[in-house]
Amino acid sequence: MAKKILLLDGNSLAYRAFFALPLLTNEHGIHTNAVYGFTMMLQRILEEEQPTHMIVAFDAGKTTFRHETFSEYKGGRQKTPPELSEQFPYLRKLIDAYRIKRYELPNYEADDIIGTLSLEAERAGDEVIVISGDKDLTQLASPSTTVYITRKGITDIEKYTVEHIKEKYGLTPEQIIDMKGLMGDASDNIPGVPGVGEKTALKLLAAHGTVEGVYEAIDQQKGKLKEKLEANKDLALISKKLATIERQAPIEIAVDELSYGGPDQDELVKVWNELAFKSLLEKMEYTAEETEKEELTFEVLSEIDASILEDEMAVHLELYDEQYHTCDLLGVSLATAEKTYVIPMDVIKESQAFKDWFKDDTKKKYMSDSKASTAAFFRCGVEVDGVDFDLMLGAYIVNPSLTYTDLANIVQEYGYSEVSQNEQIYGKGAKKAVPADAVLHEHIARKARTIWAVRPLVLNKLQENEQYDLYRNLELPLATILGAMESLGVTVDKEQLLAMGEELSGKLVKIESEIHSLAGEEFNINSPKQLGMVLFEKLGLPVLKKTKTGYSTAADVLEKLNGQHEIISHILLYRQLGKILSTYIEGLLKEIHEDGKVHTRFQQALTTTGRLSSINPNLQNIPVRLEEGRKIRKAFIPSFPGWVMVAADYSQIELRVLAEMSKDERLIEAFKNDRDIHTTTAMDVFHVPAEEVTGDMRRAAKAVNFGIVYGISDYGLSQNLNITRKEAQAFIDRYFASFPGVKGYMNDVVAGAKKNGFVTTLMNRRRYLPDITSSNFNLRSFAERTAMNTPIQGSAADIIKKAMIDMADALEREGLKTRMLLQVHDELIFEAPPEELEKLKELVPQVMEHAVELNVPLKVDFAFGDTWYDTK
DNA sequence: CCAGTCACG
DNA sequence: ACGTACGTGACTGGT
Repeated sequence: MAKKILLLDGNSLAYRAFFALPLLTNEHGIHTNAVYGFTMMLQRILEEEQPTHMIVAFDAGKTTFRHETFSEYKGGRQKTPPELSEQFPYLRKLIDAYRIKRYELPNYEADDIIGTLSLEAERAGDEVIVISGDKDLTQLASPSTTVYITRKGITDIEKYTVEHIKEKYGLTPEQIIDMKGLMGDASDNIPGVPGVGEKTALKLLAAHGTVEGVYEAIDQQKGKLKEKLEANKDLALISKKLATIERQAPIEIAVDELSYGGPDQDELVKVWNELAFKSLLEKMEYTAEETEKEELTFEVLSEIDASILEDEMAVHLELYDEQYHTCDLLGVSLATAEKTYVIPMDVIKESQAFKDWFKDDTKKKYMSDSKASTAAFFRCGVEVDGVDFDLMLGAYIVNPSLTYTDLANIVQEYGYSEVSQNEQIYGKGAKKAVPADAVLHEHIARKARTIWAVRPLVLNKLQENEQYDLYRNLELPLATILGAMESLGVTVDKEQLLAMGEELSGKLVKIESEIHSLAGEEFNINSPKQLGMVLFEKLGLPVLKKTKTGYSTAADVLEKLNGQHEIISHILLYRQLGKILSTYIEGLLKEIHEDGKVHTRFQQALTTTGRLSSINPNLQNIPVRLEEGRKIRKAFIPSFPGWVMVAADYSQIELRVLAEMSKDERLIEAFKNDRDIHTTTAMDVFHVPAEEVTGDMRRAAKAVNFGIVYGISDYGLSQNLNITRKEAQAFIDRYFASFPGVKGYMNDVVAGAKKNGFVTTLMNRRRYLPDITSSNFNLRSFAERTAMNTPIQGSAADIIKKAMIDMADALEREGLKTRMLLQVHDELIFEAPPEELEKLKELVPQVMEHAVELNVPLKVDFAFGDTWYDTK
């Protein structure tokens, strides 16, 4: 079979891409534009050309045999920008992931490798495509070789065939060399004949064919041109030699070794992920979808015979979108080893047999995202019990770093691809719609099948990692509890919010006009761009910090400028109040359901540490630190008149967890004696007795404690405390001298992460940190801080989750009407009838403090009041 | 759809 | 030398 060989000029293409595209960076600050452009070009070429053989050639080192001829060759070139150099390792990784050969040869340029290979291929009668950003390469064109040169962008290509070169220059490909000899090439510092440009060179070659031909007939020239040619004959010949691609380079690789069989998909996904090439990743998943699925037979039921409902079944409830508290329910599917059923919603709603089976806890249901299904079923009067498996939660425990939004993506991790992505079925954006029943039913059917098929794989993995207990006895029961909390919702006093909104709007109008008059112009204060112009250009305030796109106007910068201009304090106030109005008044009002409540969704399979997150609305970031914002909490009220809101929060849970995990004696002792931990830290760091610890010292010590939990760095601490790095480092040193156990623990946990590739929490939650061995300082440092932080944050999350399960049990066991409403990482919020308060004061701290037994006591503060605001 | 900002633990 | 504190979600402006 005839070969189709692609020869790529790696350096030239990388340069082209780098200068053609804006300086993109991924989330770690690595520039990616050259690699991105290269990838786009590669994708397109692969698709269009379907090559059988490929290679990417690179230049090796700084000097080549050409320097022996002309030492200034490529002289005067700008040094490769560091933003580009840093991309070459990724480029090589990328090429390897494509399973494309790479090659470089000391003393030779990529051109020569390509020239040599193309000659070999031509002799064998194979088709060749050369791809570069450098027009020099067009000299390689021949009847069987086409040279693709990138234009302007990187995917826009000009194809140089022999004919095209003839048309464009009136030259043969070989004469391209002669042209360079005469006119030179500024980018490679090839001199040519001074004063001869493209026009003259073409004219001369049209008449005489080659550089040598021109000189043989030199007497036909006259005047200035003749003088210039005669004076620079050597230069012209040297230039021609320099521009000539070596086609007999001593390469140790042959065309036969270049066969291309497609990329290593897994590796490619890894590299793209690392580079954060989201659009490419999505596209790949999309095409992966198109692979043929095995045929599935299933039955669509118009009524449910109780005999089909078995003791163990995979169950799936298809929802139209993520907002399961309000969205449409599209149908149910059931699967066992042999059978698959699809049941339309109207059939479900009518079927007593189904409802009975569903609330029978002896009938095991295998589901994925059981919380979503349970909450949605709840809305149409179907109660759920007996959830025995949750695919999404299981997979999340196995690896919390992946995204868990679509079943198809989750099971792909387990090598299963018999289910489509929702986007494939419904489309997205404005085009989203429910498809015809035939399509919809098959999609739903495949979901139950998927759960049945992948369940054993997930369970195996959980067992293998010793995480089954965490999954089965913590996350799975928690899902039910969270579902109940969400469905109950929290009552919001709409009138209160509206009244606060009125008042705030008025204030904001005044502040706005004040700011405009101080600025001497009207502008949008909410636009950092416009604000930056006003502050730093018009008013000439000093620029202390910049962002990627311009001046930083963040609060910490403005704080430092406060006092330098009257406008600053007004802007800070405007920001503060504007945030309250837009997010916490207007935003919250939009989330109130018909029942007068907000029903947040706790995402249980999202964070990498094991925490929950809260959305629509986010009830985990309701203001509390500043009084103006805190007033928002007055709008969160009990669901019944006379009831009270209750808040119970863990005191210093993360530092207690640190004490437990590090076994640091001094830290444990401090907590055993219930000392103020920040004051204790201050005593150690500043070497003073308790009574001499000032407010500032305590504040600094508090920042150090935070730093320790976050994975300390001198820079981070210095930023936070507004001190120098040296001073920050001194604090850290003294902290570690006082708490040697903590220091040892931090070292151990990073070492463990390097050895195992992951870190774990108290309950064996796991987080993989592949970057911990990266040669990139940024990535590695980030992974190291994460290694220190995740066990602490994650163990605290484990503990409160366990407390929630125990709390739900206790409320049930004690027959209390009190209900748990919210979790905010280290606190639980309830609403309670007043007569249960006395009991709760004992019970809640008791349960929370003994969710786990550690060497360090856990401490819970209990508070109650008429509104959330008053729980203090 | 991203960047900047800011709310929480 | 490198340049950042850990984990989230919502809103606004601007492409």
